[in-house]
Amino acid sequence: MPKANPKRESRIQKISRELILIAATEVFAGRGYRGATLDQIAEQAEMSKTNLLYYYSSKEELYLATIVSTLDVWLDSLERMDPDGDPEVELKRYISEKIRFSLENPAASRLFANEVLHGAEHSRSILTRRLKVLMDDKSKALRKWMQSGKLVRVDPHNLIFIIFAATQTFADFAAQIDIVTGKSLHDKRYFAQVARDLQQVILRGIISEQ
Amino acid sequence: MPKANPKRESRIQKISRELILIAATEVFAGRGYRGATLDQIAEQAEMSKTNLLYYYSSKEELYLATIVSTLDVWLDSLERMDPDGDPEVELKRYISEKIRFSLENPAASRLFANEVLHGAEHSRSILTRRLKVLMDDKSKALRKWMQSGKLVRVDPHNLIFIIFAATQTFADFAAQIDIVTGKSLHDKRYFAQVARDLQQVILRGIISEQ
Amino acid sequence: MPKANPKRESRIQKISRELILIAATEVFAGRGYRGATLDQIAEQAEMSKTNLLYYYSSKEELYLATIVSTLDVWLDSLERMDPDGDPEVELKRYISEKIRFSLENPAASRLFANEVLHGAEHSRSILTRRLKVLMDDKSKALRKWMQSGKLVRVDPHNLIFIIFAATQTFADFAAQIDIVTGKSLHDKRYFAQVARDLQQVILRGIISEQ
Amino acid sequence: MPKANPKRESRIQKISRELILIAATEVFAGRGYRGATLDQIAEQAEMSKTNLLYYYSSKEELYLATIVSTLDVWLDSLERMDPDGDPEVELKRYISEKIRFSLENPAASRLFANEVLHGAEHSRSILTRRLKVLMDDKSKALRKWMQSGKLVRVDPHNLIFIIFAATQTFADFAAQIDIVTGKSLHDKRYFAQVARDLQQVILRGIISEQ
DNA sequence: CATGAATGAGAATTCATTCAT
DNA sequence: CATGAATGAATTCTCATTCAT
Repeated sequence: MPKANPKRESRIQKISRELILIAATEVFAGRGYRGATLDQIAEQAEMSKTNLLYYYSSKEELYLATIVSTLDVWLDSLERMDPDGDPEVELKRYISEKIRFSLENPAASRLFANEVLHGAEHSRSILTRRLKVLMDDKSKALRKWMQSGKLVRVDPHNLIFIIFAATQTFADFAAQIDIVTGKSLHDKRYFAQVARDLQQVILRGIISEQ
Repeated sequence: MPKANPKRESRIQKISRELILIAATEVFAGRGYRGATLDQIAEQAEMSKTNLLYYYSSKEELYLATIVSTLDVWLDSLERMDPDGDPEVELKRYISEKIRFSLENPAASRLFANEVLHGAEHSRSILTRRLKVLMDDKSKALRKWMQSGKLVRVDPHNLIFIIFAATQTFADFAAQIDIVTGKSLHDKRYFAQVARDLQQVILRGIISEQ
Repeated sequence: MPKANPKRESRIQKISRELILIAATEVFAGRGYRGATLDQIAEQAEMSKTNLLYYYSSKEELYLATIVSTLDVWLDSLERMDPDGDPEVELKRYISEKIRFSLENPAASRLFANEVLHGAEHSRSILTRRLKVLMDDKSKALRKWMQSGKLVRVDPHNLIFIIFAATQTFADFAAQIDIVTGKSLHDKRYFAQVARDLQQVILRGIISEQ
Repeated sequence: MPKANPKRESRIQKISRELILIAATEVFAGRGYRGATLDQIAEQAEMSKTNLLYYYSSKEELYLATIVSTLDVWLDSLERMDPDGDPEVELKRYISEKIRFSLENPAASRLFANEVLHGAEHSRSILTRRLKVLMDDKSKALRKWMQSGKLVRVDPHNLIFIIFAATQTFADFAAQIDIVTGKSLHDKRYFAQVARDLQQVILRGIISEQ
């Protein structure tokens, strides 16, 4: 039972678990928890289903592992927002990183969208521990900026949600964009345009002119 | 097969189909296509599963019917944006209607979020026909406003996506909001606050000051 | 869901459930809970496994149903022991009925032997309700006979256990008997011999001579 | 393959095989052949499953080994019944030893009960060789005692079965006893009471008064 | 000797769907 | 219209066993 002592994973274990995780993230992201099957994940990971279950002993456990393993990188860009920096600079960078992340890790991004869309039943406790804490923390930075007159006064949590939403939309709902515009974020020009538009609208919307 | 001549549905048929649709929308929205079962929908509709299948002869067909039936109302608020009106007024109203709609029809709202998130495989052609056409149309209005200097110049499609995203977030990802803020849009005060914040940020972001 | 209203079973339901129960009793008796498979039971019942699960929605539920349905007949012979009758007559009849029952319902008999042997984890509560109550009741009869000097003084519960054991042995452990003696209880002569020996030993053992 | 030359087992091999056997007896006894898993046995033996399979190359082989290894001790008390002794003394001792054995080796006791209950498919040939031979032998002693008028005339095999049954009941069906009486044979007082009752009933039942 | 890694053959369920009435 | 009965195709998970080291 490899889980017995997770600190002491052998090299091959680490690799296998990593491979599985990547495959699982992709499949779960693409079809949701219920829609994904272990068969698909095993195939994606080029591994027998039984072997997969040797590493993660249930679908649920594997799913949670994907959530946990992506949560960090997902939150990373927000995490790096510096409360002591200039809001315009910080927010510009955050938006740009966030949208870049969504583009580079579409699976991770969708994984969360799907999970949260369905009520976060699987990951509520994890999200409370990580997401809530981080957002509460960053809210303070935003509030400080608001108090010093650099940002328009809105609910800081709401502001983060709005940025979340606006940035993720382009990655998570790519199908919609493809249908409507025929374009894909993989088109570098379009990507740049989107980033610019997003930054412009959001920053204009919240930065106070003196 | 009742579908043979949909014009000639009896009264009871119409009612049954309607009941099923409502139930299906809710269940599909809550658990996704794969996650939903006909049993659940039948129970929600207070009807035997067999009977349900009498009206909609497959899960797929029923699912598509929910998409079609909700698409109209979902697009309605956008549809009513008047190209000849004042952009500030029109957009303010649009945002407020959109968020109100998401609140009042959370199921419909999530149904689409889920469908599009998963690539719109079931509904691509429908969306192309309806969503694309409408967005292309409204884009013209936006572009006109931009050209007359009333709105900042951004890609009009992107602008609509941003508004979509920002408004829907609060309905579709309610779980996230609940986790982070402990609040729900059903709390009227919070709802008003969200609407205000959204309007402020977006309108500030796109309305040009002369 | 046929279980919804068990009182209102249709004719075909009753038959199916009965057929399944018979098949299940046999298979469970022969191979134990874990050893039995739904496939085997379904085959025995000449029914698809899925259909079987339509009537009993899990293996556990089916197993409990077999326990419940056989418990009555299993306890019947003891139940009919008359506290006001003559102990010799009553016990003689009880022993003879018990062994006959074991012969005629070997599956039911073994079902219990197996269940109890493995700690009655599935049926503890049922047994408590039925078996305990009955044995407590009959113990009173035995005690009365003991007090009136008609029976030797032993613990009444123990006495019932001894009779249980002695009678069941010949049905439940038929394999042993077959191996050692080459005989089967289906051989009428042997059956009669066993019944006689049992009655003689037990009755001699407990009836007081004045 | 260590089995190749069982005489040439190293010390550590002997110990491992013994440990496995003890663990296996317990687990097989508690859950039956199908119900037991090699994982459980390996854990009980504090050994990896792979290593366990190094010593016993299949579940079946291990199971048979437990049967063989317990058969001796199980038959021991009967074996020691002396045909030249006094029947009352010999039988009294036998009963007392048998019930004590069942108490002290409940696993071994149940192992057989379970095996025989399920038709002794795994061990038929072994039982024939050992059990049958011994019982045939001891039957002669009993018959001799009957012919000399010291014992009631019943079928000697049946008599042994009855004693088997009556004594084992209290160990094998402990769950039943617990349910009905709330007592356990581990309670020394209760144990003594059971032994006394058993001896009294059986001996009264078969010893002839001159 | 000992263990970790891998696998195929089940096993219990679930679920959309069809059949008969 | 409506329902109960029946089923086959998944799907998750278990377990004995083999392979490699």
